[in-house]
Amino acid sequence: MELIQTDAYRWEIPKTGNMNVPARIYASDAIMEAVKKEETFRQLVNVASLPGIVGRAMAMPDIHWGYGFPIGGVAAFDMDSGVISPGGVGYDINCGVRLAALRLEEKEIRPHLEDLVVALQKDIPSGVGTTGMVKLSLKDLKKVMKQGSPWAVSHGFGRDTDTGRTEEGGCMDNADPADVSDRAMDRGKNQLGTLGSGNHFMEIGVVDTVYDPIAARVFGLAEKQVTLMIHTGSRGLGHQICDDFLGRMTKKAHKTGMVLPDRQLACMPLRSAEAQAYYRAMACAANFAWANRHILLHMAEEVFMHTLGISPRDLAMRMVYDVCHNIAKTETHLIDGEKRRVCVHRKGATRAFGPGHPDLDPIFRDTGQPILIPGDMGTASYVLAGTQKAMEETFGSTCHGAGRVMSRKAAKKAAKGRSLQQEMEKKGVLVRAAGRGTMAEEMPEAYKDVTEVVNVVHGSGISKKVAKLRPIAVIKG
DNA sequence: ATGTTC
Repeated sequence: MELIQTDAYRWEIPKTGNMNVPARIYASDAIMEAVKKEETFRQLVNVASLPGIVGRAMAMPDIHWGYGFPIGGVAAFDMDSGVISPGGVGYDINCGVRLAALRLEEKEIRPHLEDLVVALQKDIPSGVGTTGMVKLSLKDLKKVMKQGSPWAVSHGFGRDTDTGRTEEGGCMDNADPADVSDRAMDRGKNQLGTLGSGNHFMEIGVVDTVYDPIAARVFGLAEKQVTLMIHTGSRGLGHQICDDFLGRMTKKAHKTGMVLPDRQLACMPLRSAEAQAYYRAMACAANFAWANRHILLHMAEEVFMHTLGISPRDLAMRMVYDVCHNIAKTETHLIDGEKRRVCVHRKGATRAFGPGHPDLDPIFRDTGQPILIPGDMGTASYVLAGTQKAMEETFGSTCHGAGRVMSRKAAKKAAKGRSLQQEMEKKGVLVRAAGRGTMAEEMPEAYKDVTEVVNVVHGSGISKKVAKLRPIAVIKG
């Protein structure tokens, strides 16, 4: 397959064979060396060959192999001729990141850090299959799926000001629990307020560097300040919804006459009843995930208050933002000078709407939206801002993290005989993990350098660096 | 990612 470097950060795969559009990868030379794999790029080319795809199939610098679509992939589809694909969203629907900032500085919490981590691990249910404090009746679960974060606010979690600092206000329209299977609801009903496993975590960090003081101020970030980052999604509920619709679409897709290059790309025309049912069910999982992160932040705030023995006023925990990085959304974009409604799939990719976008809260009018990029557990996380360039080039999208370079299996092998916990503590990061294998699977060397990834999206102009966060403590699932 | 092979 032909790969043409067009500038320092952009690589094109020209339209050939069954491709309906060309493909583009955002990468530096070093990132290209790390991500260049025939099977991953084949996945991107497969996406470019799906019906009704608009513009380009795109991969962010954190691209790696995924189910059907690559992770780090962005693709937009025409509402009339295009498709929606559960594999283009991912198993963890609305996997995302929430960031809050405290009034405290590192020196004020260092003496209590061990106590904080122990308390967080005790009070925040984490690991596979765990259930939470919030047990929902079927009726209430349906309300959560319909209302998202606002449900959590109305039930005493967090503050209503938080929803303006959440993508979509923490609630996607069109969610309809009637499209969610009983099995999915059964899996989700006791999982609100749980962290999950794998790369999901809660991280205490410190604002290490501010690159853009004006945007940082609008986002509520200042140097030395302590931050809390939460990375999790829709748990078993979203997983089951993905599974249900992959099965349903796999059965039905061949009846449409579509020829798919990979069965994992199971999809249906956006106009079909099946596609619209998936969209409504996906929105339910997305809303559940926003309520989940909302409740988790509230629980963490309580842990901080109890452990440090201070009032909410002195803790002054405030939301920075909450982003979603596994989703498909109907959005309006300017394409070849024409405003069009398209269905944008972001799989391991983050929305990056620029200044003045009407969907953003007015507080972000001049800065563009905050973008939260978690790194691996030992390195750094970044806060970026959306740009006009992203609106023009990537349907308002950017990367979502460091991106794996090692498979989970390879990471476990490389970790044999090492104490990762001690290695992390030497770096000044206190880590506690619920699962035995998680530390190995998630070790820093299993990921690309997040700084390299962020430099690509900054250098290419599809995002702008605002601040760098240094982790000091992490709890993992 | 995931009641990690209903």
